[in-house]
Amino acid sequence: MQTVRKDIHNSDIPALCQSCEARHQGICGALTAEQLSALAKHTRRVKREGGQELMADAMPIPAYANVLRGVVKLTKVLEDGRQQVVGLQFAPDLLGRPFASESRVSVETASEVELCMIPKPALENLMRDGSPVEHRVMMQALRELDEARDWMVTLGRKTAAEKVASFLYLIATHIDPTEEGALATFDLPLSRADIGDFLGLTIETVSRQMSRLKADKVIEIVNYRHVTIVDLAQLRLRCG
Amino acid sequence: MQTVRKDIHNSDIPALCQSCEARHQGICGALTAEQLSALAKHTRRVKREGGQELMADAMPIPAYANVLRGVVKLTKVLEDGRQQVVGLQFAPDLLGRPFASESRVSVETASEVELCMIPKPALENLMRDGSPVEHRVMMQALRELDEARDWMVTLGRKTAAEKVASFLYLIATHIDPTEEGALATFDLPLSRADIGDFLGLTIETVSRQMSRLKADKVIEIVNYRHVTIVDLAQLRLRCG
DNA sequence: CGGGCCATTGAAATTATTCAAAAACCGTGG
DNA sequence: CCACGGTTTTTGAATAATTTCAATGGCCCG
Repeated sequence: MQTVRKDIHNSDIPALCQSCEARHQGICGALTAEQLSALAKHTRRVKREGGQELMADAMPIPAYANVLRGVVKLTKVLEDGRQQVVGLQFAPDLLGRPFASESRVSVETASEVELCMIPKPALENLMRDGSPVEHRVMMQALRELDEARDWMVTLGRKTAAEKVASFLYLIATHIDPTEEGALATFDLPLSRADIGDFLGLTIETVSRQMSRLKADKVIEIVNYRHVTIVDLAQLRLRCG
Repeated sequence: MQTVRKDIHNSDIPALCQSCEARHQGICGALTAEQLSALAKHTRRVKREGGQELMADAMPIPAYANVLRGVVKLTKVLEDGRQQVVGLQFAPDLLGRPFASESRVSVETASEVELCMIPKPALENLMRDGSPVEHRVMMQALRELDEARDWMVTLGRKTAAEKVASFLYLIATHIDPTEEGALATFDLPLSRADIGDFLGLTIETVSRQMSRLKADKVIEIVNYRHVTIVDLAQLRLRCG
């Protein structure tokens, strides 16, 4: 439905993509100072809570967006409602299928997210003249393709136990790489239902496997959402 | 191991990528006449039988190649030998991961194929100056990403029966689109083992589901490899 | 015609799902 | 701070789906 919300007005100030620029990653890293400040005139920094749909499958993309913070999930559904999460996006990923009139997935915030919204024409103009931006976009597409294929192995060939371990390992290594060496502790960006949809499992199977990892002292489940990895090497081992 | 084989010498004549050029698809369609004839000096048209490894996972890419005919499979393996086919490539796809020092998948011929081999520097020079070739490569990457995500739904959320139907439907709509309307009849480019590895199923389950489709008169199994689609609409229905 | 290789079929075992209930968490309001 | 209701998660038992193990059958090629 994409109605304009209060939080958009709250952050209606042109903003550079600090986070991605700083890391020299993402789209903004490919821009000159002038291009960057020109782009900044069109971008809007917005915050969204979890569970908001940003783009719908088979519908036009309202705008591109850079993930600055938080996790965004890409999903597809079968006619009868079965759902599959086909990707997770972290900072500084670009949201929105380039060079297509419609999105090929549904894009939803998984956790609270900060985005740098980029109007369609703004980004498409930047990509037109064979600019480095196009190259950046391609590099992301190639990386996502590698990740999708890695995940196909998980979906097709791993057991439920290995799938859950793989998911926790993925999150542990992508979210908040706080202190080096310290045992990772974090909020899961997905509900059990979403984890199931990511792994091709039911909620119950996910829950059982998490309980087993807890019983085996590989992880601690602080509460439903918050998890601590007690033994990362063991978790890695259990990824198959 | 990539040893030079007899069939390379047999076709040691510079050749344009007729097939992909004709369809205005693939890489060559983005080239000017001069670029095309310059490239032709470096390309080699080669034929390979099924079951040959073209590139190995985690190894440098010997050269890029355009698929002119036949089917190539991309696979990944777990340490314990479990295998997953993560993609199939048809004409006029480009083989070889751009902008990476190593392949991220193992690339093997599934059927007899014809390839247009493009030396690494030849293609990389064409991509350097923000040329349309880079754009073509990106478009293929984006398309493959869409396909990978479609397949993730199949792997994660479909039943064995739906998976096998989906595979047959995929092949029927990609291979040899002979006469319009005519019931598709073709050689499967994959063995039962490969189909299993593509679908995340065992050989036996694939076989059972194929037998069921045959019993239900959706397909005819002429022999192990040759299949006729009797009722494409019904097959489509069974894809889930 | 026989051997080798795939593929099919059957029965038992395993894994994951489904259905059902209990427990833990979360936010709210007293 | 605690109780309450709604929601999510966990746990258990029965069921269904797929795999595994084992044997048979069919095709191809000499």
